[in-house]
Amino acid sequence: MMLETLGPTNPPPHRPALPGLDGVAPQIREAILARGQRNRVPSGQPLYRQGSPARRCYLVASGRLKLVKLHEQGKEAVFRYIGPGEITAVVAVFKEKAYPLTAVAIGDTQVVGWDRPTFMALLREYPELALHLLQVAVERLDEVQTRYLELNAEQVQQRLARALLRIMKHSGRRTPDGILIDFPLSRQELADYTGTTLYTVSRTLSAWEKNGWVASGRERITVTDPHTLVKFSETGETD
Amino acid sequence: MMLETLGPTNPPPHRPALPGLDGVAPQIREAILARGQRNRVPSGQPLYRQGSPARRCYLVASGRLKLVKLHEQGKEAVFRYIGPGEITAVVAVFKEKAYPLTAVAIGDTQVVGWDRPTFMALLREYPELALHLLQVAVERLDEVQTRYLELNAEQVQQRLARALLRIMKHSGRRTPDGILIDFPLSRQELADYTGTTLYTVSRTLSAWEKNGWVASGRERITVTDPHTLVKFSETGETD
DNA sequence: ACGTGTCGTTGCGCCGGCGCAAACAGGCCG
DNA sequence: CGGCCTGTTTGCGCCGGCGCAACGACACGT
Repeated sequence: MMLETLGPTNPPPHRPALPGLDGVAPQIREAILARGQRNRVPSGQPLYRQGSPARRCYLVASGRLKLVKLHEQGKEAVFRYIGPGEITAVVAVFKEKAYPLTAVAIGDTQVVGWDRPTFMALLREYPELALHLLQVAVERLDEVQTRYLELNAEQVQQRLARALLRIMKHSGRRTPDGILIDFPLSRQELADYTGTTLYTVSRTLSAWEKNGWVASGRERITVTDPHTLVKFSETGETD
Repeated sequence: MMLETLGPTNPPPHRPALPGLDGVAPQIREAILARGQRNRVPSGQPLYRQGSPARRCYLVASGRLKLVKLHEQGKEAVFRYIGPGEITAVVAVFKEKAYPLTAVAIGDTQVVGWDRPTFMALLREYPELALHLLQVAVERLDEVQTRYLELNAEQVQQRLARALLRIMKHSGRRTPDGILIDFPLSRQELADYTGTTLYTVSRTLSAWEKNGWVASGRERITVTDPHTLVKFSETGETD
């Protein structure tokens, strides 16, 4: 077991041992996975880079990927943290395009990759796959649109609450103290996810810690009072 | 001709008479269109509403739809203006969900609609359709992500420039004075599209009009100096 | 022509949150 | 153990842009 360098990257317990493509019939899934190439990405390394030609798409087998989009003038936006069973870079299947964003490994990560011709063949061979991907794409579109609306209608603190809860639901683990986000997450990264600065995140988390809503340490956050935080994320009001 | 109440809604000249689903083979397209129901939406009326159960998806045959997402506390975000040949509300095909946004007609608009079972059958019958939709979804996802990043990294004026150019490319018409956006577009709508307020839009357009970059009237905008505007939209600098 | 309603413009004051700077905290290595 | 590196905290000043309010401009109906 050499994957343990960064703490537990435990897959949620309900997932299968060889994870992937939830929502596709098992035997088809096996056939599809068999045609891909396994690949290991060390922690912190990019799997693919925004701007470089998109030749392959990937499925996370174990570990976690952070999907970020960079802006010329320095800023960057974090769109998703994806885990086992989730797919990324479907753009690669169409045309000769560039990756629209960058995927970097959070903790040691294993992926399965397909090149364009192979994946195209799979799509034609298994229409179910195309339907599954369409559904995923539509869901993600909805999520980004929701976040766009929030970014332009809500105050920073409200967005930060939503961000914490969203990440918590997707990657949280129950502990005695509350729900722990089980991968290293810095103030800067939360700021990039929320659309603000690390200063504001820091100040806000400090305040919430005084309120007893969260407990936090270096790159480590536990939500101790989810209920109150949910209420705040919906109303934007402390009361 | 009773459609002329709101000015010309001329389809781009290169589109076919019965428009739709660019990118799908013509005979398949005909078969698909034949299975849908035509429907007319008067100017200003909603085709479907955010929050109500999503039972049908639609293709624009003629006219134009504005896709908006509303926020509880009053604000709203405009995501797209779609025209002939473009599809919307693909969510309706999966599960029993609610529409994630509202579509309202800009000018008198004709659409073709399919209910869930019919469209599902079509998807299974014509795998090419699913692939086309997947591609469209991925493209839109990319666009929204791009706009999200801009919203959180760029100043209002820069975003406004990008918005104008984007709408111009998609719905512009050449005139002697420059490129005219050929549907009524108020300051408020531009603000909702850009993520700002009508005040700021008004001030900015006034300034640009002094510079000779645009000419504008009541719900009517012409880009007179696209080149300079493009440069500004990329650098954010006047020089 | 005149009233009315809708949309656009602009002056002004205010504030959320950015961002520099400086100090602090914890993990890691020699 | 002490130094170092990286992440975090907090004080403080500044400013982009919001939003009220008041006015102006244009389109339309009768």
